[in-house]
Amino acid sequence: MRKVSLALIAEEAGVSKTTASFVLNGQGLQKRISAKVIERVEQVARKYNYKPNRLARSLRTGATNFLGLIVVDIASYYYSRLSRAIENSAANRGYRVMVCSSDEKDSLFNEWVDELLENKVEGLIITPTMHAKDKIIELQKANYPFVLIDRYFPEIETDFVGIDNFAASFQATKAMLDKGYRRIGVVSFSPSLEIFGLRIKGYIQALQTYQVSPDDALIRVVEYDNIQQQAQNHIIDMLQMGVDALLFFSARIGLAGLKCLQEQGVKIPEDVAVFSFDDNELFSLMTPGISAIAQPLEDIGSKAVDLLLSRLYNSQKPIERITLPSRLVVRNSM
Amino acid sequence: MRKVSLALIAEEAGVSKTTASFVLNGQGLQKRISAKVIERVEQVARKYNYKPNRLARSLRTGATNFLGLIVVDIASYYYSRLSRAIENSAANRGYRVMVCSSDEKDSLFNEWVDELLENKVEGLIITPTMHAKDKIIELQKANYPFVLIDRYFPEIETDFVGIDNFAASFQATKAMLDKGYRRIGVVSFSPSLEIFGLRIKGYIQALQTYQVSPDDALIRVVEYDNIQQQAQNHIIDMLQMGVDALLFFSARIGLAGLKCLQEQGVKIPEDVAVFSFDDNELFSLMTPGISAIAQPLEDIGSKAVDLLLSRLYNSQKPIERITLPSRLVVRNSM
DNA sequence: CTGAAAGCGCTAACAC
DNA sequence: GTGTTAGCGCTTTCAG
Repeated sequence: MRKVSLALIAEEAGVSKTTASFVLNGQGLQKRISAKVIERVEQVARKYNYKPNRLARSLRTGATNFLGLIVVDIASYYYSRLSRAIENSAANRGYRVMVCSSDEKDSLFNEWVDELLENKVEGLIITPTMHAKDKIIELQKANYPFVLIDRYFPEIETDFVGIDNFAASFQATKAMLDKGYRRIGVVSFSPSLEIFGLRIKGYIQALQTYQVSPDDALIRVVEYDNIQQQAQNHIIDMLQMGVDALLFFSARIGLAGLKCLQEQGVKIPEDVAVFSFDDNELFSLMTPGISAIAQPLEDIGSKAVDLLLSRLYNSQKPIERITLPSRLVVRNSM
Repeated sequence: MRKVSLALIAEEAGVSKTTASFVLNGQGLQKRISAKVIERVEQVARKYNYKPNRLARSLRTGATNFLGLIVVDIASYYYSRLSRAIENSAANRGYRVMVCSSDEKDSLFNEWVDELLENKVEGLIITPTMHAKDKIIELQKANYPFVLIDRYFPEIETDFVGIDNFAASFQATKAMLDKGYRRIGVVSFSPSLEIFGLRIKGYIQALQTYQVSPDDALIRVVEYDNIQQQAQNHIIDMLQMGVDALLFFSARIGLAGLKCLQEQGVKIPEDVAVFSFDDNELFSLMTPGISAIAQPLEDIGSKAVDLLLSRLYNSQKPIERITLPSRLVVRNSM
């Protein structure tokens, strides 16, 4: 059976490929093609259930209508929702999204960037990994359109959408201080990723507002590929140092922390209060409910798409760093 | 600046496109191209950081190395993990995956199928929606390679990977009966989706093993676009009818159910025991821990990819319906 | 060992 | 109003 193609439709309708193409792309009237011809072409197309071959079209036009998205892990609560938000926004603007998970690995990150470029996505929405800076600079030099989300590098000027991490951390810490907690331990990822540095700064600033002098021993750092074990060690350690509250700087860390506290038989909030970045639907169902910093995922997603598309249409427009407000969800864990 | 293409590389290296193509596809030795030429071509390619244009390649070869995946909602715990498993398996086999969310809507489902076909994915892994049967049959008639996961239609012979829903439901119900619960309420999606029918049958069968006669009033059905409200109504209703246990047939229903129970101030498991399909990492952290049926997501994903690829290589091979064992995770909610 | 040339399916400038 | 034609960038047959 012969493959259905524009040529086939045109032939069968007794017109040229041009005419068929115009009709099927809705330019029939504009190109003043006769109603009769339009009708005939459409009928044949329907008969064969003709769908244009996007590969061919994209190769010809140079437009794929695809965007690339790199997140840390599409299987995580935070990033899966963010992806969905981005996909929805993109779909509303006529774009589809190819999603990749970096697993926080620089090498994987770099590979995905290349892979997405090879697939001719028209722009990139990126959650950079720790040492992704070089690759980002490369993109920038090539004048390739992209937007960073969630994280950025202060040294390079790039479009960005995320929350005000300093403020979020400040507020969460302050909320705990307000409640009387004074020895607040932190579990973070490496501050060499700016946003974690900012969260630490927000935490310290809040302490200082309350005349509490920050204690380096209460700021712990874990690595992404061994969160559970490291978080556990640090938490047990800090418990022995008499912390009365814990602030977790990501959902994955929070999860590890909660598991550890459960295993240790530590009572929340009696023995130690808990606050975590990144809210989870199930946090409200836990006993006690876990307090969290909720990020406006929908907004981040739609703003990121807006920003990327406007950059796509105008590569000369000024850089924007958009910070959206996060929301403190205080529950009974403190 | 001239665009980097094979032609450019070939020109610069002083060879034809053919030779350059052979070299860059690693067929240099096989085609007995001289070491000198190979070196020269590779050097030029490196210099320009040449990456072949996949659109052009795919258009020419007819192979995109993309698979399509349709799930219900990529932002949900269950499907985001399943997607990740599928992406990983596919990547290991040299394929990338385009993922779409149907939101349980037949119309969206149909659109995504068309869209994925237009994008020339080489095969489809599908979680069908309730009335997706016609579209599936269409694919089958066109001899298009696909595999259903999670759900299937008993009337049509298709490749499938999922769990034994009857057994899973039977076991969960039996576990509750073993503990002494006798009035067990069920909240399900419509049994017109076979897997939910099977879950109901498994439940009934377990009851009968214990000489408990099934009560239709204890089998409630909710619709996907209004789970929270409907689940709540049904649960309140069943509580008044004196149920001593609740079995939720999906994670989303379980979530709605738990919320409702919390709002009603119902104590688990004292007032009512709880069991849910689809385990969640956070279930173990809740008080009490929520008992659940854990599906082998990794296995489902890798089997689905295996099955699809083998179908792709041999369209004539016999249909397979693979059911993998699920795991009962009993916690304190019963 | 290497090159010429056809063609995947589509779009669009240009011609009539 | 409609058709001719030249590519988009790549692979691959066939010729030498």
